[in-house]
Amino acid sequence: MAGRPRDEGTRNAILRRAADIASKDGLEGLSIGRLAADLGVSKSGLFGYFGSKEELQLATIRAATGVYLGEVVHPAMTVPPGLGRVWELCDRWLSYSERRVFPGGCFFFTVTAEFDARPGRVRDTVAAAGLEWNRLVASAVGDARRLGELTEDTEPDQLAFELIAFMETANAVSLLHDDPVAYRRARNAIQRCLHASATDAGSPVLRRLQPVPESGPRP
Amino acid sequence: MAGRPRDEGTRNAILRRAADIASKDGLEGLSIGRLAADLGVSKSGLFGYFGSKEELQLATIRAATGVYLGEVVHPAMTVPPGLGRVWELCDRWLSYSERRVFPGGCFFFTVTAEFDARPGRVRDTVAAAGLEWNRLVASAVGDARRLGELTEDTEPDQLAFELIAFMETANAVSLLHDDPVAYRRARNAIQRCLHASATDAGSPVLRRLQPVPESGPRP
DNA sequence: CCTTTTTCAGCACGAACGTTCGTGCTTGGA
DNA sequence: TCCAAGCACGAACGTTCGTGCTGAAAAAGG
Repeated sequence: MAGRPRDEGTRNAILRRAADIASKDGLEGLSIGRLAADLGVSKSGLFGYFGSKEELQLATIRAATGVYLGEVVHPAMTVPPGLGRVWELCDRWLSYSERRVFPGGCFFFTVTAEFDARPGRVRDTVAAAGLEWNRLVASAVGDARRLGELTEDTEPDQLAFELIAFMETANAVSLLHDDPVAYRRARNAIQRCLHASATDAGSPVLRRLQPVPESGPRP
Repeated sequence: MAGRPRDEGTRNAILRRAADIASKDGLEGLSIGRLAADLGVSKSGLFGYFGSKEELQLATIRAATGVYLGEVVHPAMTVPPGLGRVWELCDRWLSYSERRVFPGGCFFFTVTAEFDARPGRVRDTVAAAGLEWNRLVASAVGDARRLGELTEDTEPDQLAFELIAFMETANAVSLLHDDPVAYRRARNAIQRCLHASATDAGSPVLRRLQPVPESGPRP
């Protein structure tokens, strides 16, 4: 009683490619046949890894979450709590979007917009991921406030909302208009936003960040 | 040489319904067969109005643009240039999203995220609409600065980016988490943002706006 | 009234979709 | 060495997609 176990490496390769495709065409635009053809395997062979399209979609989300954690969250968590970590989180997110770790920009932006108005397990999973990201940013902001780097009247949820707004819009604008200036806009906005809420204890941290230069030379 | 002309009213009804569906499921999720069944007409009859799916998608975008202009832009243009108009533009946009004029939230948010990484005429049309909206907000900001209601060093494009970021993220968050608080967050952020750039001449305009109340009663 | 012209429903087509099935082939344990 | 578990494959399932074709009903012009 023995057979070959399904290769985990192959499975990961499938999911990494699936996440790439879904970041451009969405999780519905991701089709099993084209994914299989892309990877040079048979449709049914690939299908066997997951058993249903929905399961493939959910597994793809999990795989993308792993990439996201490795690219943004975990590195930012190595810097100590406070304003520095808040900035690191934002800056790494923008870099992750800008470097096109997924060719269609942020994977979660695409699939969130795709599923935010459709019921189902996929939507629930995406919503949970979004909530967790929100909480992470808000808690980093809360840390900074607790450390005295942000003023007492700073509301972490409100500030997190604003920071995330700048990041996601930079992603959207840069994709739609092929305009890298959006990332500079976002970094400027975030720095201004953090500076406006920073105490004297927090300001030195911000001052150590390289200022984002203005737009190109004026005629 | 005459037959019945294609009924414009029917065409508009088709497109209005198409925009509703596309705001939830996207312009690819919008299928001719389901749209026809929804409206109680035959697939080929409906098809005859447009001749191709891409043309239906483009016509749907045009129709949604009309709704958008009527709900947001034209009403806001009736108030005189300046900070008041800037606020009106933002507030009307948030209201348009919040009232679910399209059941899937802002039509353009959905289709922008759907097509921002795919080449084609649909993407180009969506991008053009986005650019125009951006320019409109930026020019309203520019007016306010020229009128002395915003400080001289206010960059219209930068401020427009930030305002639009708050609006779109409110739309996305409220849809994904079914959370109307996002709209209050956006209004707070916009008011703070405008206030930070306002001169003394501009501040009275902002003060006349009803302040957005804080979150519910604290225990 | 008849003719002309256009609309619209019905049907069929090929392609692609997700999914299932049966069949070898590979491989680990007896 | 041989068996049997289990994966990958090709083929085919039924459905839905977008798109043509055809014929009947209907409206406008003479």
